[in-house]
Amino acid sequence: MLATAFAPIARPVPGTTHQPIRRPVADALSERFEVAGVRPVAAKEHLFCEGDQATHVYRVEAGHICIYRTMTDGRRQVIDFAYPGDVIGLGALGEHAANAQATVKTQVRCLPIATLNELAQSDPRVGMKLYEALSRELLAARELLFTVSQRTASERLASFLLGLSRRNARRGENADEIVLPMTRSDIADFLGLTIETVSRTFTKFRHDGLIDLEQCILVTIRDMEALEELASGESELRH
Amino acid sequence: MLATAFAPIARPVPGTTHQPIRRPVADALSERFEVAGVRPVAAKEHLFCEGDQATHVYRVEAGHICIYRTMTDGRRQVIDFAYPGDVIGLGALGEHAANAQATVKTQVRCLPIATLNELAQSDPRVGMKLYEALSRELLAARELLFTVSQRTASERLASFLLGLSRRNARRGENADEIVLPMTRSDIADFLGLTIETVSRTFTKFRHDGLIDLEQCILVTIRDMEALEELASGESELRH
DNA sequence: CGCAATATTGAGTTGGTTCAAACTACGTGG
DNA sequence: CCACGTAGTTTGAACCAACTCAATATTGCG
Repeated sequence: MLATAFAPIARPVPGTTHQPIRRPVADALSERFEVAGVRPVAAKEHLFCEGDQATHVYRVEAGHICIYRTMTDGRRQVIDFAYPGDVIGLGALGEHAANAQATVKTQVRCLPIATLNELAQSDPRVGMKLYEALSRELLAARELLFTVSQRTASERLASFLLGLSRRNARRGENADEIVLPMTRSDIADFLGLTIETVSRTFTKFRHDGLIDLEQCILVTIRDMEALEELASGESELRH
Repeated sequence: MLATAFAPIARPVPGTTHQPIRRPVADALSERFEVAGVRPVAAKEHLFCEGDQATHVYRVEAGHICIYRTMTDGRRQVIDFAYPGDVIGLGALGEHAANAQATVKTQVRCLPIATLNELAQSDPRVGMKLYEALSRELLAARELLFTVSQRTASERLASFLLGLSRRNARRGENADEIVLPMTRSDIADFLGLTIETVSRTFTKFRHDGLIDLEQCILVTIRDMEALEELASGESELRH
């Protein structure tokens, strides 16, 4: 969550979300993206891989991109789920340090990093925009670190759902209805859990009346307050 | 490990460059720090706290600063240990999202963020330098995320020790002798473990001949290769 | 030296994992 | 349109890495 979009500063409530608040902003960068080439990415296709020379930054136009890293033995860490409007590929120092894979059929716009550098040279505000964008990504990365490192499985899943709910709210969509474009495996590798634990925790939330889950892809929040308590670590239900 | 240091300063060797010589930007920032006020920070004193208005960025001159976040119930995540030369406080969007506490008697230089912004406005390279600095912090944050989320206790401690060893190497110090300026509690909260597990893992490393540990503050690496194998996840000793 | 803070070690517990099996959703082709 | 196969999800039971609680040892400072 949190591939960067260029946006005014916003602060996630500590302990409750993985995503900084973003609003589309008309600026030099957005304009460049508007005229940038569109590239279709098939479901499961990789946009870039770890070690690839970083040539472009990308803005998701439709679909979803999963950013992750792996170890040789298969252990995987999902770093981010990028949604339409999110920019990915920023902060690559020469080469990409992660993989970017479309979870579904996706479209992105591609902006050459050379162009980005030219823009930044001619307009000092561009560099600062990039700096702010990365500041937000850094905040999110640390929030996720905190979640994964310190919270229980229930607290992690609650934080995750709340993050998606808040994203919906920001976009004027229904905050109580969350469509999950990623698999249980993606969620597990994002939260540092196994798919079994994610599944069991969903089931527990359902039994405890926190959510409905009629399709495995559709979560309906029934008790937002309880979820927020869980995410903030103040809930008795944490186990 | 990796509070941002500004990129290695590539100083053109006189007579060998074809470019008109312009002062590297890192120097502009370094120079500002040179003339910036020095602030002493007592051991255990906080340089800034979560929620504080972000007024300055700081460069550690002597001592060590521990960057961390907490939850209301006391769970704590150490994000970073800043060493002399490291710059901290970057990426704060208005207010600090973490606490910065000196582990020992420390000195920092303070650069007002207003000054930073002025510099960035007058020189587009400054914004890009900040962007690169945060790129490095982001990379480190994600590396730590991966470590904490996916690795075993032994692998985490091995990664931690290797990080410190490499820092030593970078500074021309002995890569095999690591002085730990932080407590077991700081290490535990950095790696997402308990102090008991950290302590036991140190003991195991000693028994397995990976390190010496004559004082609890001084680690001597005896088998760098084995540590590297552990950190990369390829070791049989991982438990 | 004596005390307080920090670190180590031990024993028992547990949250989450692992391994295994059953169930569900969905796309494809007959 | 439905049978079938595959991929993904849920559930169950046994296990274990790291945690908790408790006691002891070490370190360092006034």
